[in-house]
Amino acid sequence: MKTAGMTRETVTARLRAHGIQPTHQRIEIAHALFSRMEHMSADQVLALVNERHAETSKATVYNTLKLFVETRLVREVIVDPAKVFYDPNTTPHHHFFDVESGEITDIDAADISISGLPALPAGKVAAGIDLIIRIRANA
Amino acid sequence: MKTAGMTRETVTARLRAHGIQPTHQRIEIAHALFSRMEHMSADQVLALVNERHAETSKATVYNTLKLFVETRLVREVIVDPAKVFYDPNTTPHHHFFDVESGEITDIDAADISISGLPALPAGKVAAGIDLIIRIRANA
DNA sequence: TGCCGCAATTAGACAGAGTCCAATTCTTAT
DNA sequence: ATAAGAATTGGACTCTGTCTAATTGCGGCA
Repeated sequence: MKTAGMTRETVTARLRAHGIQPTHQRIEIAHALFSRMEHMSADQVLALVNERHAETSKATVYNTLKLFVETRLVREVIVDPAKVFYDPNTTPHHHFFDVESGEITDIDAADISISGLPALPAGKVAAGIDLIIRIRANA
Repeated sequence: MKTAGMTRETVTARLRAHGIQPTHQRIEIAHALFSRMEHMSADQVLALVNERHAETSKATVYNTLKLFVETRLVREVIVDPAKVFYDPNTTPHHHFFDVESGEITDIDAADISISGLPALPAGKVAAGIDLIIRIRANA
């Protein structure tokens, strides 16, 4: 995942590759995420895309993030009871979550193995496996 | 964890054992959780304790659940982006979460082993390890 | 028992995240 | 250029959870 050369053109191609009509707003939202490669809340995305001049509404940010999640362009991260974070990193990985600062850090899933999982309930398939290590300052 | 004989007296003793002043409202809230041994949202707790006659306010339910979490009488379960669930089972375990129905099911942690975890960031301690298997209907 | 002081509870206002809707504006294909 | 469908929008709305200031209740003690 090269993040430095993440131009608007690269982002546009990526949207197309996921079958997403690349509109102005979607390009800006994707660019905000992929040029930084950081976990961001909807609010942070909204603030970022409107930094220079307002051009994207709250509704569109929410619509678009939902679309991105559905098309697996980004991943939802549910660790903070107050809000959802969006993660431009879609490779298998887990998270540290600092319960005091709210900071989220990636843990590569390649290094980790989880064994002894029970069978899924009948008729169900796994939609995702989330491992969250909640951490706080050693006091 | 015997759940059948979970009388208000048993619950009261349990509150005392955790250093919690057993008031009316706290007993009712704890009873709602421990007599059912189910994951419940604050809203569900509020509805349950006021089923017969209203006697507990929303503020008290939130205050009390927070207190219970701090004293480790119950556990918070953060899997649903919309709300927090409270889990009367404090033994080490993980969760299935049905993303379609919202249903939460326990997975005993005794059977599971997780290896390859990286070192915690310097100066941090683990406050909890949550493993969530998100499932949905096989279609 | 009666009183004091602190702990607990409360109603209701408030805050923040996220959804919804009907109206408008873009895009794209023709 | 135009029509049809897709995308965007402001703003009202819902829901979860927090806060505050006032009230109520309770335990300890004389």
